[in-house]
Amino acid sequence: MSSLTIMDIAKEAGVSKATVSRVMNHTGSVSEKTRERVLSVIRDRQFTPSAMARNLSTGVSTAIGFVVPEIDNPFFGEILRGVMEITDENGLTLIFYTTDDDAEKDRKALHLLENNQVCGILYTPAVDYGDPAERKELRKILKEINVPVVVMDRNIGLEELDGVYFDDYHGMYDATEQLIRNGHTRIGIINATLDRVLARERQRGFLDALRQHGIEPDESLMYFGNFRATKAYELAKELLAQKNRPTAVLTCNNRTTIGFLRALHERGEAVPDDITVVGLDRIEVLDTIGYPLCFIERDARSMGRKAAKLLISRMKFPDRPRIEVVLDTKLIGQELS
Amino acid sequence: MSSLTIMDIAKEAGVSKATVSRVMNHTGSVSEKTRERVLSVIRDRQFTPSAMARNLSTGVSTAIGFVVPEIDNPFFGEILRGVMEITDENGLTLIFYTTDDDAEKDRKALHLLENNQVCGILYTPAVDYGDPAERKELRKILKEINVPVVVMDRNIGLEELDGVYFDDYHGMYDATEQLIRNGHTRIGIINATLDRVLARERQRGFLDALRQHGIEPDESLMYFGNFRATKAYELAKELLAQKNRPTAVLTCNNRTTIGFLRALHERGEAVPDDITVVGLDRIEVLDTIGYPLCFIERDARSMGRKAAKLLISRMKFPDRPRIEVVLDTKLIGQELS
DNA sequence: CTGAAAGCGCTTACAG
DNA sequence: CTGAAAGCGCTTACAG
Repeated sequence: MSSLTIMDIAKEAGVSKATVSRVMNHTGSVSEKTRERVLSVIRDRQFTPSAMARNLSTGVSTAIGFVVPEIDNPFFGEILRGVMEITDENGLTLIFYTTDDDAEKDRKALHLLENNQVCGILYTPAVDYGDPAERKELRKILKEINVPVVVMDRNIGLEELDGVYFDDYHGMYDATEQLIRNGHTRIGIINATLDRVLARERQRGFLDALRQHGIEPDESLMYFGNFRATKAYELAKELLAQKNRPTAVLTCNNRTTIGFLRALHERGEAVPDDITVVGLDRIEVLDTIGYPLCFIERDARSMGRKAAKLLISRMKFPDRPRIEVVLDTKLIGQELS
Repeated sequence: MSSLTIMDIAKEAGVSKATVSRVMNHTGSVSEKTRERVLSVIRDRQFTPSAMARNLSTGVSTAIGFVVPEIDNPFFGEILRGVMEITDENGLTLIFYTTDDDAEKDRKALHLLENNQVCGILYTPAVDYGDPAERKELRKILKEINVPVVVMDRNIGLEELDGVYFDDYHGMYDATEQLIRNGHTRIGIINATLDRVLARERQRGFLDALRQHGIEPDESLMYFGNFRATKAYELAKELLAQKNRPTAVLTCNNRTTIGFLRALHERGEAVPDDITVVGLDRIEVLDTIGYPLCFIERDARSMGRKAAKLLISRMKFPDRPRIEVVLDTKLIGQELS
């Protein structure tokens, strides 16, 4: 809202708006003398041109949208951090939305981004859009917006878009296998319901590892909820109260790990004496205090950085082939299991 | 980048741009008949007007800036969450910056916000701007930007601005007092250096409580670093290695609590048997697993909500008196100390 | 109730 | 090297 405009600068420097614009954008040619005069006026008055006017005029913007389901989850905080590292370097501005895992808000965020003329979007879908009609609708919206989109973390099968994901299948496979090696045969899982891609991938890794090692999956050890702590807590209570309960349990994100641990500790039990758990995602605090938790690590910050880079490259080369990056996960603390 | 413009809609509906604009903004009067025709075209084509053009034309924007030192800290994640709850309701858009506690980036963020013509800023200063010259410079920038600013959490003494802070003085005072009641007399503190307002306030609360209860403050029990875990970890190592070490320790944010706990656990010691600690900020995970940590709770989400509301009210009533909200803190788990 | 026109603050061919 | 003018997509007095 600075009331200075390019016109003010032009007048004061005794030139035309066009010239001022040229020196600001290092475009066209301007004599050294007038360039300096203009620059000094700009400095004196601390003039900063209106990005809005500029965008409107050029038809390109420097804002990119960032849409994630939950921001109070450190996982997405880390992603955002990584993203900012890259966007900062490139003079991009971030417009932020959080969707609370709500399809409605998801669509709304996308529309708002469109209004705001962003030049690209980093996107973690709030839901899976499993219903074909909804999927189609989403595709339509995305197409309407008509700017590069990079999908992060939740691979909901938009094969036309760049994406960066974690290798959830192998993460789960390796974790399960490690548990088996450590002698566990009754292995439980607290997963999200299988209408979610992430959940399906993880379930697949889990089951494959079991079968590979000749263990018949036992449905009574599998619990399906969502990605929230409260639900995981409920499920964990059931699981732990089972009379022939598992000796080891896998969870499916940081929240569900926490929910599980709450249920466990409420029973006066502890890890790893009473049960072994392999969490998904590092929980920094627990690490710090040496809590004996084994977990599958996913480097969210790298994901953010990678996603931002993909978006920028796509903006530069709209026709380059699609890229899908799959980041490895890492099993930490397996000696504990 | 949707290529539809108000002109396209106007043509298709057989009216002028002005009329389309009127029906979109519910302004002026339009006959029911043409209103419906226009609306139906808008719906059919999924038209969303360019926020940029709109802003440029009206001279007001619907974007507000959000500037915080670190986003991967759940404390700020929670604030952001609260903020979004309010901005969402009000159709405001958030432009996001993180400054990594770096004065340079702080200024840069402010400038970028200016370019982007935000209509208000939610701001947690990266540093204290203790140096008078720097302070003056900051004031100048803020004045230049010339939009409402609400300061969050770090009260660096910009008395001209609305702000929302926690009552750090009383939080610390109460915590210290509680420790004394529980029989502690050698109480340590891991604080940030006293050039920071937050640190000074907390130190004041700490010292006042001691003196009030006839305990002479002992400098050898006070450690000063910053708000980061690594530094706190170093200091904690020193503190714990002291031969006549404190029986209870206060930390000054979630990071420093973690740093302290790491040092403690590395020594094979634990809370509360070997030492009592009162943290600042809830650390959700620790709560969950029943870790016996006493802490001063600050409701960051409320802070975010409150700050957003203040900003909006200021935008509506530019001349209302300045408001400074001080949120209470709460001591949790004192029975553990 | 409705349209033509000017204007928001920039950029960018087009002349010169 | 430099300026006048048109245009980006909206809004808003001003006429009618």
